[in-house]
Amino acid sequence: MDRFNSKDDLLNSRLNHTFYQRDALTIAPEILGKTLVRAWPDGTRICLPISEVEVYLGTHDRACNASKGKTERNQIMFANGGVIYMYLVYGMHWMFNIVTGTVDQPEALLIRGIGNIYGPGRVTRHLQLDKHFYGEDLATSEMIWLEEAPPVKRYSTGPRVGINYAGEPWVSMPWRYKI
DNA sequence: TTGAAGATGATT
DNA sequence: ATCATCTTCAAG
Repeated sequence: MDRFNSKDDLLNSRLNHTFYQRDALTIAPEILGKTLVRAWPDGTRICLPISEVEVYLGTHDRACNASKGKTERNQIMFANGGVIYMYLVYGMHWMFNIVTGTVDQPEALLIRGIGNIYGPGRVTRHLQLDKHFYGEDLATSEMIWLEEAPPVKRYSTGPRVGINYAGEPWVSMPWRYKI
């Protein structure tokens, strides 16, 4: 029973650290279709499949927020996988990222779509996610986690959105995964 | 202390 | 094509 993290997981199959602490490019196609669960204290829940993600891969990836080294804002990306990295863009949109890999391997998956809600800013607004979720652990949290689901058979890949400033080859890497 | 840029979304 | 809106970080 040591693969379970809490009593929640006796009924459901919450993904644990072993899922997250791998290479982001390996996880990306696997995480599509997995059930994202957002729970509130009053019992309200939103359960939707992850439908679109983007990979941000380490300090050499010029589009990655960790490309210029560790800062106060991005430091959680350098932690072990399974925690949440939240940050604000354009002064108004919160981005929901899942940190992957192991310590000092700053990778993350940007959640761009859940169900038929597409757009990273729309996702966080719908799920009511903001800076308070910075560092939240998906393996143990009572507010948000992922559950196992059948693998997605068909998905498409393409270049990431909004990173033209990163230049080649990063603008062209097909690191956007969509059902 | 300041300012420029930004993993966006809604509207024109 | 433009604007709304503000944090972060590096430069001065």
